[in-house]
Amino acid sequence: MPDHHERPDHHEHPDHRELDPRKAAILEAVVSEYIGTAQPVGSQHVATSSGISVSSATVRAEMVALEREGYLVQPHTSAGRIPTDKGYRFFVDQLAEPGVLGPSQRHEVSRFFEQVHGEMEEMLERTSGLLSDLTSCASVVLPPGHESAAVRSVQVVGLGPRLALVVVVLADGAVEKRSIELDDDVTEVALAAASSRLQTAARSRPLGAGMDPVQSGDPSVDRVVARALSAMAELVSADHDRVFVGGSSRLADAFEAVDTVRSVLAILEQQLVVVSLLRDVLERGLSVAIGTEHGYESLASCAVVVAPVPVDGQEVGAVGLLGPTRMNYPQALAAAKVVGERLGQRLGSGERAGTPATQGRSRRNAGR
Amino acid sequence: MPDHHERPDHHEHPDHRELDPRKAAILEAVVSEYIGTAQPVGSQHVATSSGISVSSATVRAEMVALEREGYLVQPHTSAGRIPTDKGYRFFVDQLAEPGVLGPSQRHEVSRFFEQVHGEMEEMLERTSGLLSDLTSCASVVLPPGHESAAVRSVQVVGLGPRLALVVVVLADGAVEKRSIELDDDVTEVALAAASSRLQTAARSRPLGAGMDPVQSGDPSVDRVVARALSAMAELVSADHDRVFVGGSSRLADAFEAVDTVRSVLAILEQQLVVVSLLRDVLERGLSVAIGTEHGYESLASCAVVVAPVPVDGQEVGAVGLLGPTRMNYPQALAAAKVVGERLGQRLGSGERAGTPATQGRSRRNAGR
DNA sequence: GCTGGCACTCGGTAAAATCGAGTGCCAGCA
DNA sequence: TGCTGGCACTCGATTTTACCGAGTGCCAGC
Repeated sequence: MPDHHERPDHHEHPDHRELDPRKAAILEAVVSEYIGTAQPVGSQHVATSSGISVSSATVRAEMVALEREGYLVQPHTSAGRIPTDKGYRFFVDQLAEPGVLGPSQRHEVSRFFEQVHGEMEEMLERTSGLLSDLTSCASVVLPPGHESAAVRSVQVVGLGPRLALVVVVLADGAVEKRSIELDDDVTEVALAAASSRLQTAARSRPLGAGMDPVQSGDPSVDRVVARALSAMAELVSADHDRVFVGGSSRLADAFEAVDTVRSVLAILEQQLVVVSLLRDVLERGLSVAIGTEHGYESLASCAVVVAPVPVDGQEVGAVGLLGPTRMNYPQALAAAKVVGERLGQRLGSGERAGTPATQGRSRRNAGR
Repeated sequence: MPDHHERPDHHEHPDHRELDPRKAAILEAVVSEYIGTAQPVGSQHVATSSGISVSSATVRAEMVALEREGYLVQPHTSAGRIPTDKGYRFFVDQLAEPGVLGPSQRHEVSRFFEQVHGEMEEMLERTSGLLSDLTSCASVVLPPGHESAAVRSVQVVGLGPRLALVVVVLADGAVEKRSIELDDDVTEVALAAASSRLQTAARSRPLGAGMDPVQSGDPSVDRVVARALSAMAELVSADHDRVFVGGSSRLADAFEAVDTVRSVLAILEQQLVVVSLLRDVLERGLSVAIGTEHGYESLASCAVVVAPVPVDGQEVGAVGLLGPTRMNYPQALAAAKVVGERLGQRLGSGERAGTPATQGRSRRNAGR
């Protein structure tokens, strides 16, 4: 609840911990208005907006204070105020009520997850489209890592005289691959032997767990197995570089400066950067990073909203939204949260279906 | 009517087949200049540009003719001329010399293809980045279809009680997958049997070829095999929906109108549209489509440059560039051509390595 | 402590003035 | 005949000026 005590609070922090209830109400009005109109908000508008019952003069006085405290700025004298990053931050933390999706949006989400089908990549791609549609922001879907997904199959397939591909199928339906080099003289038979050894060693265990296959008699087989295992180990972490970006066209009219659009698009093209951005924010326990709160210079005029994609209780993936700092935070937060959850359920159900009864246990036992 | 009676030239086509050499030179100067500056080009500039040795008054007269014939337009009276789509078309077809990459760019391409490594997806992704860097356009890489790629491995992996995944590894290192439904009671053993049957039937044959595995005794195995085969048949054509788009941020300053940027970005987000656009253009034997030459309304201010990615002589993939109609065509064409070829070689070498001697033959024999 | 009133600021818009690149046309020249 | 220099003219872009009004800070009074 934003405005809990109406009574005169004594010895409040001079800074951003607490804010005069009236100031808070004014700040909220400014932020809401500005999010809607993208125009500087004047005292008049605030005074006539609901929840405020003082005159514009009083509002002005309070606005001066809010500006001094860093919540608002004036683009120039004799203009209305617009929120600073700090202002948005306070709004998000203290003022905005949880925010719910409209019924039509809720319906859209439900219908999406009922109808969606196909391979995982397609689903994730379309999920990012859904998020963009819901929020009018660019969206990012960070697929779950594979640490805890059970291995359903491992195979080493020869591609050339010195080249082979390790193909791993996971219980959630993901297929990962990695090429390895071979010694000159590895036969198909040896590859098959290696495959079957890997298969028994890894089967039903999470990809992240260490594996320790018994030695075979054949050293060339063992060498292949070893290489394949290290390739699989790389897969655990290295697959993260695939993200699904959607709705980048929304950025075109989100910002007035073309330069901003270009630089934000440029960031979205660098998948590695996007991944670490989302992970950073999520790890710091935030669900939204405003302006410069994340370290990325060229996203200074952006806000990032993230939500985990929890699969069976673990936070393994993430969805993110990228928009201007004056985005509709309540709605974006709600959308990200809901879609993240639903996506997690969806992925989880697939996984559970993969290994009906053993799945839940296998992960717990698998702790190396 | 055009000005044929001003010149004693005998019954030339009144239209765009051939153009007075001087007119051609003027048109070329206008196009080149406009490509460089994005500003309407006046007769003065043309007159002083190399290759023209007449006065600006004469240039003006010719420009009037060129405008009447539809090669140039004036944004407004008393402004210079800018080329029409028809003007660009003539420039591309008749005027522009083949166009070569600068030595530094040539070097960049070589270094890229020496250094590039990793799985195919990553390579294609990075290739599209390379193309963008070379041309300052948005770029698209359409990976080769798999019709003619030899199958190296087929496997059916159970994911759930009624769900399995068909995983196909191809000689070029690509891995495709598709989920199929199962009857209730299919055992792991049956899946393994189906896998081995598929393996023998498909192995070393192109994915596109029909396959006709012998019946096993077990009807449930046969049912799995049949489903897997139809899934594989779908893979042949259905995988095309994955394209690699790069450099979309270049579009931000390619157009002056934000609306244009948005709508072009929106097109690029629809992978299916991009695919059919490229295929259309390529099929019509064009290497560049200017303005409205392709049917897409919202790309009317764009030009599309495509080049095939020939793998072992067949045109199986494509690379494309998307930019404003005033793009640097010679350079774009050269870049697309070179990168397409090099990419094809690269993909081909991988494939050939996969099936050293049989590859060439296996395709021919495979005609069912 | 809030409010209405007031003088003031200053960006945005509109009208007017200016500039100059570029044009079409034409008479004269090779 | 075809090219050229010259010339009057156009008209978008830029600058100038004027003006409006939303918005501000401040202050006296309730």
